[in-house]
Amino acid sequence: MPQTPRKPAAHKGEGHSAEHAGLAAAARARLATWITERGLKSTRQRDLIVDTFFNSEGHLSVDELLVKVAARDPNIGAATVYRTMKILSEADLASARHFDDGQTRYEPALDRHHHDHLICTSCHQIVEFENERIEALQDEVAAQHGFEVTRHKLELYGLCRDCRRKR
Amino acid sequence: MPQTPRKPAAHKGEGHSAEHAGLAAAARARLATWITERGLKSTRQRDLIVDTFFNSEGHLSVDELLVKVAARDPNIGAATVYRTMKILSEADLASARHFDDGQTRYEPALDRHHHDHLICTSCHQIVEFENERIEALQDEVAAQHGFEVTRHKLELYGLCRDCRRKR
DNA sequence: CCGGCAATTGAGAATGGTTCTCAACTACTG
DNA sequence: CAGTAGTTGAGAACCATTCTCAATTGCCGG
Repeated sequence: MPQTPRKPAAHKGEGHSAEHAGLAAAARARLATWITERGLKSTRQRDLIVDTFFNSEGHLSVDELLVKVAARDPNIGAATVYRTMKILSEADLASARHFDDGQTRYEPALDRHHHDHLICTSCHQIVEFENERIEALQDEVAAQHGFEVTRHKLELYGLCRDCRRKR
Repeated sequence: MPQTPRKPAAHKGEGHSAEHAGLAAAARARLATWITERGLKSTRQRDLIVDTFFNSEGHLSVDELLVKVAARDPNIGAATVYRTMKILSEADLASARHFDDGQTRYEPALDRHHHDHLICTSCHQIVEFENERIEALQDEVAAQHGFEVTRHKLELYGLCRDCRRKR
């Protein structure tokens, strides 16, 4: 079992494409609504974190995000990033993933389909996929056991094409 | 090979059935081989932990296991339990699972098929299942992306029959 | 535009799970 | 039976995450 308990390798992905600008704006708008609905307040820090998050891509851990955020405002503390990401995932704007590296990674969830992950155990590349036949079978299996599934997690670990070639 | 435990074991299970005695013995034997093969030593503590583990059932966290172990020998330290479980999983005698509760749970892996989990989000009951059609589809999807899968993780979270009825 | 109050923030302390350190101990080998 | 290398237990160290608390800051009513 190739379990790496130490620091995981960096996940690639920087991104500032055009689509992201819109995404970030939409997310901020939705967050604003969600926030005022429950008597919370909107703050400069929160906006900056959310904006940074939606202008990145990939599956960010909190401290990867913190680094990017700190580049824009070095005074923002880690606790605030944690708190903000928690709000974001409660608002269904981000979803938290727990891969096998011991930290929580977040990915934008705005208007996205559910999807699962293929993870290279060598280079830590993460590929997303969705397969409705698998989902259907899952519901079927669950039903056989009397369960009603609300969410699920499917992760496939292995070697990607490149890493296989290198061996 | 057709060792399919239908037991809906909540992860608190206690268990000393006859089958377990054999399991524990077999596991100890296999561990002994594995251990001497790589110049390690067999110790009283290790044996006790392994024995306790295979005489329990369900998905034990390290400190649940520690409690049981301490009942037999209060001098055994947590570190030793961690170390032993790591050895066990390296030897493929136990497999580590990371559910969403932030701790590692181990389950016996001796002569067991790979299987996945249905987890009740209300009562935390865990049901195991296997489905070769899902596995086949997984390999298919992975292949489409150039991956070769070595292991995977599939967890379905939802409400079990009982908990659904209670609502 | 102001004041008040509750939400928020940042820093550091606290937590919880897990691993590491190290001196004492012990299983095997010769 | 002694030498040596793996093992152990206790506690420190670690790491990700959460909590605490005093200071700050949105926001609402006036």
